[in-house]
Amino acid sequence: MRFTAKIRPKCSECPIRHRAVCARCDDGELAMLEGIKVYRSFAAGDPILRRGDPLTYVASVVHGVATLNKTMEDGRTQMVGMLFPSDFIGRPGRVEIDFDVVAVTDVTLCCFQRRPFERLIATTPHIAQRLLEISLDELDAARDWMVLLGRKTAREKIATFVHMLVRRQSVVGSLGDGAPLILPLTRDEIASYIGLTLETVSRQLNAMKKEGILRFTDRRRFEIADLTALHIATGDDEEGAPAYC
Amino acid sequence: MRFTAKIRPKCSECPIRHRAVCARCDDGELAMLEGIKVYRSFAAGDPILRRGDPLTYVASVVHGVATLNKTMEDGRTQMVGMLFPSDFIGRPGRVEIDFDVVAVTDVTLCCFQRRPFERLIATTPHIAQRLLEISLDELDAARDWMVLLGRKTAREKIATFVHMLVRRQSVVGSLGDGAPLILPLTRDEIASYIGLTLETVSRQLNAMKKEGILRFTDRRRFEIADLTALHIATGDDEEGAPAYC
DNA sequence: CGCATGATTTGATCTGCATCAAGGAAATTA
DNA sequence: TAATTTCCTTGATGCAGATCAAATCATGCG
Repeated sequence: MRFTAKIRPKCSECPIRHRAVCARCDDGELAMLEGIKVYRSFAAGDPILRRGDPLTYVASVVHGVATLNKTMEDGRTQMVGMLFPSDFIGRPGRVEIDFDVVAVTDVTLCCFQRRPFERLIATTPHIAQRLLEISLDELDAARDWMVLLGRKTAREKIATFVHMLVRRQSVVGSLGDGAPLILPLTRDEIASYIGLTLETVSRQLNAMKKEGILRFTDRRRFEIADLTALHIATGDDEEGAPAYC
Repeated sequence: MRFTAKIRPKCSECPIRHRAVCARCDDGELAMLEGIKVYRSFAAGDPILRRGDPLTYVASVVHGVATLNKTMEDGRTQMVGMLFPSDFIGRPGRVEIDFDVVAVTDVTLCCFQRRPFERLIATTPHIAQRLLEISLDELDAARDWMVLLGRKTAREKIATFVHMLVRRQSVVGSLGDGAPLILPLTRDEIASYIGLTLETVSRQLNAMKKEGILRFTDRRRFEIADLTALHIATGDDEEGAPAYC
């Protein structure tokens, strides 16, 4: 169930104003973006874009979480990205995308028609610069994820995934031991993201519960009981804010 | 053994002129780039940049092949990219890189000091646009590689890797059955790129030789005896120019 | 409420690839 | 040309995680 809102919330009050593609815009540039933007909402489970769809618009995630999924001929799937608020969907200069974008929670997007948006980035350097920055950050994150997929053990994969959630969900908010977190994905979806099966995900998650690293209040809600142990379990070296944050 | 050439070959005669970061530049913009560029050469095996190095310059690959490598605390490594002529190294706006860049063949780079280059992209939209395009292409390629690492079998991984080589090495040139190709990486390096061990790489490569899909003239030189079979072995669907090309 | 449906857990077994081990072939150096 | 080193092949064995199979739990619905 998707709808296009008639209203256009003010950019100046937007929760992602300082992190999204518009982050660097001055008032004039923001006004131009504001002129072509449209909000769209998607319910949890809805497809946002399907592979091969004409890419008529690009967008920023305002609320909620979406995933990018690739599917092989025979049905095997690999999630290739998770989008949180301020992340960008679509790419100027391309007419279609080659993966599916799915809303895993209720999602609100701030959409721009691709053509007008392309014209805008050709003329307003601040948007193009920010978009380049965002793309390069995503590229770094993708490369970190390649290490996870290619070299990490099941346990390290789970720990890294949870650690990533901690960082992304507490961009603002009290991090540290004891923060309440939400698992936006099912076991199956997690498995798809980290290159495992749902059974292995379940087993590893429960193992970390028994070890006292995680504490579940619910199947979807949990807290980090021991952040240090979690970090050690990721197999990554010393702090140093990995790119997938 | 690395040296910085005193000479600056003319951009207008550059083999990557129409594909590199300068592809969209007009004569004036090209002149500005030409003013700050310096060629550097590296011998096969040389490190080009080390993790944590200050990123004093960015560059385009002119000749040769380089790899991007990530290393975990305990020594496990994952190659996260292969750079061919016209590919770009480094990112404006970041002071250091978090992986190693290594020349796997003799390599020539066209280097730009990072600061002047950043100033250039802030003012010449054609460079920024092309850089965005290149980055987004790399992001697509990284995502395709995530599918390979997370979901493909050893055989599919090898086939996909070889298929990628075919495409990248015959950007210009007679593709199709029977084109002579070079394996720029050792078995160990291939293993690092596709998330396997060198033994498995060796076995799969020999299996494809026995099946008549590949024909080796040498350990490093081979031809595709059956391109269709190779493509089927990748596990990818119908043609459709994957992003890692 | 009782049932249906989908998500999760848990157990048993299997297997693809890693790991361990040992030669052989090429390239490099002396 | 021998000696060294690096790269590659091939075989034997082991194991992490996949696959197969059943409960159990949760949630929505009539």
